[in-house]
Amino acid sequence: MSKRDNLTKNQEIVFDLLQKSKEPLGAYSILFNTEKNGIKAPLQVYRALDKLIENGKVHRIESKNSYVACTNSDCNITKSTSFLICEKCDKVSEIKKNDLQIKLSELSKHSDFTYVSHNLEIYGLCENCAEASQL
Amino acid sequence: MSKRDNLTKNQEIVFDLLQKSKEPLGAYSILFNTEKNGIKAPLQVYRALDKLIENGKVHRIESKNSYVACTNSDCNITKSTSFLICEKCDKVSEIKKNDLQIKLSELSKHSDFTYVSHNLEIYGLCENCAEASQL
DNA sequence: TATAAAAATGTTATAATATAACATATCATT
DNA sequence: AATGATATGTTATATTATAACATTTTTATA
Repeated sequence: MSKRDNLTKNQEIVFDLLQKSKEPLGAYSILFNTEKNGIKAPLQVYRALDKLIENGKVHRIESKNSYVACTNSDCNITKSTSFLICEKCDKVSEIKKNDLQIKLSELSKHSDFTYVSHNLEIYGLCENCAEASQL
Repeated sequence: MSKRDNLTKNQEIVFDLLQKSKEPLGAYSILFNTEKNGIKAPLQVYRALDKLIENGKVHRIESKNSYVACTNSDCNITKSTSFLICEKCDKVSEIKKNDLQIKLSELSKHSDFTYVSHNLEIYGLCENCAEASQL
């Protein structure tokens, strides 16, 4: 096949860790947590992340310099991302509505701007934390 | 007055530079360009930026680790930001439509998430660059 | 299946971005 | 003028990310 669909060793180690994590992880946190798996240097992590992001399997949370495993099966076809980030517990969930891109594309057009992709980070309270703060 | 509405010396130096710049500037770029004004250390820049961001006079472009002067008179009342970022010339313009917040707040609600603020970065081509690429 | 091109890995060093800690100075009110 | 809050200056260091180069593994194909 012309494009591999399996992950390489390092990519798999990094991806597995991110999938298990409920919060986004920083690159050096990933490094420390994969040393037992043979990952020894930052570059090994960053290179794995680069490929995983390229394939849409991982996204970067820009405002946190951290990374999450993708939960959206469609991500391989878009470079756009949209997240809900809980300010209390740091949980991140991904918004899967594709019409958001259409809306933002229209919005861009109004400013004579040609939409290509976007990154949206919404901050607030997740359901659990919102409930907890009402008690 | 209980809250100062004038900028301090360092804040003014940093803000002036950002206002003159057409692209977002990184903190160290700001540092190099303000050494003639007496700014000598990263912390002086970061501290000025912190206050300017707090006041809504400057915004941080998360995906670029860089900073822009606000062009929206309403920004002092919100921590949310929305940008159009040209991938060709790096020009950044700020989206001023306030109903975007309402839309995103509704969108959040559908995911049982309590909206507080957001950061939206749309990537694409500004008017000039889009025209140029059609020739 | 030999082999050449491409992709991935290993390793050391260093660049770029950001904050900690502490001393001093200035400002804003009483 | 005294006080408390805010801003500044300075040195050191933490955190995040990439450069450069050698080696190995994978993949396609001749």
